[in-house]
Amino acid sequence: MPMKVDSKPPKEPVRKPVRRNPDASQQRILAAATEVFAAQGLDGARVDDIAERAGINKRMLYHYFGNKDELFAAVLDELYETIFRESAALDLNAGPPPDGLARLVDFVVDYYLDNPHAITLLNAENLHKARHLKNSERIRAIHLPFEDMLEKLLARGVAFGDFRPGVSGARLYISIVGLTYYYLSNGHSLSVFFDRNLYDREELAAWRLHIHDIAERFVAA
Amino acid sequence: MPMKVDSKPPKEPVRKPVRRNPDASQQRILAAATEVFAAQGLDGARVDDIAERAGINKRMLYHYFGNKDELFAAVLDELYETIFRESAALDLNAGPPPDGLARLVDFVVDYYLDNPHAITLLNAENLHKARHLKNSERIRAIHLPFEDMLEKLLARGVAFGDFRPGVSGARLYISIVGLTYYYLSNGHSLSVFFDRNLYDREELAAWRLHIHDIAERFVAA
DNA sequence: GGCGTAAGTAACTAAATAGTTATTTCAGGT
DNA sequence: ACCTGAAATAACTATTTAGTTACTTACGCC
Repeated sequence: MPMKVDSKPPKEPVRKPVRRNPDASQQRILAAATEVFAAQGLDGARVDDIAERAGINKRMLYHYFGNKDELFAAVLDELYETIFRESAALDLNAGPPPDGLARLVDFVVDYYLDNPHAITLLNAENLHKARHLKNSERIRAIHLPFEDMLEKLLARGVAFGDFRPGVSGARLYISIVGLTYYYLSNGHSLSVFFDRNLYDREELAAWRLHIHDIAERFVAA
Repeated sequence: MPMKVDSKPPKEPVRKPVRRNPDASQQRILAAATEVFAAQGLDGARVDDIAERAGINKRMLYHYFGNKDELFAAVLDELYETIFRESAALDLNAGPPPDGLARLVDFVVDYYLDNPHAITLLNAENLHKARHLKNSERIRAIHLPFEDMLEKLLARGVAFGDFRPGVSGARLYISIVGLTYYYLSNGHSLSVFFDRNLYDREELAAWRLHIHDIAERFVAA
């Protein structure tokens, strides 16, 4: 599709002509849907709420996305896309392997701190047994290079004498994400049990160090 | 109104005498609610669905539990109660400290494997920022002895020369639960990413060993 | 044995909510 | 210019759903 060139006169719209902008409308719907689905879950979210936050007429939402469920699927699609794009952009194999491992941990922690939506959206998706994650071909295609990079990091670590052999990249990755995810996802309950606010700056910083610690000890030669 | 016009059947008073059992009714409601809330989330669950599964009239549900939200709170209350009762029943400090740690890991893994409801219920609760976890006084009272037991285990391990000093019991516990919980909670997505069924018998067994491994390496002297 | 209360039932309602219909308005291609 | 399809709006509907009303029936207690 050719890029749209906005050659409108900068002044003039005296009366309010309804500005059309399909791309922007879709983006706004998607952004609003992300917020609302993350805050309320798939079933808790209200379509009218999404439409209102997006500042569009509800009809457009159905026009562009079909229905509520497909809109949710679109939100997840964008989420997966973003996660994998950012993951792939990591270069874990530049420099010493222990530094690569540290970068991986920091990336995961930073990602979930910067994208609090992600956790509740993924929870909603898994409550429904990941049924919107249908496009597995594409997912695999994006995920594979990342797995390869991980395995290469571990192999390089072994070659350098930094890491022990026999560590599974998948297991290491799931562990790092799990430690990050559970802490952030269930922090509200945990804060009550342990009688302190686990979302505090200091507590979060300490938990990040803890994950580094666990990861290093796990792979250490 | 089309009232029943003297339709009292004098011929058939043979009606099943409706057996009353308030305790059993409440238990059945709670059990059904646990199932449905776990499967659909708080917002996805339907009160009529719960009533039907419990085999009771919907009115009784409101009679005993007030409303949907309070019913959910009751379900969670029972869940927390069970978790903490079973946790407290562990005797981590009988025998060598490494054995106690192993028992802790197995307990956590077994608990979430045996109670798949727990994960989705806790997710639903945390989506709502743990707002039903109001009775924190009682929770703390039950939780504290468990924390003490954990710290004692670590202290004994240090005294025996098995564990290194400076390990936080809370951090260790959250890590063990996190590794278990995330794997089971997000296994549907992860299975697609890594292109294998993480809920397989062998995969589950391997993950249990992995958690043992991580925990041991984390506390090792 | 009868009586008051709690257990239980059936049918209803008011509000919410996903999805539509009918119609108007803009904007780009020819 | 103008015509057509897409973008946008307002008002509507058919269901669903949490919660109620009004009533009947069993059971424990004196």
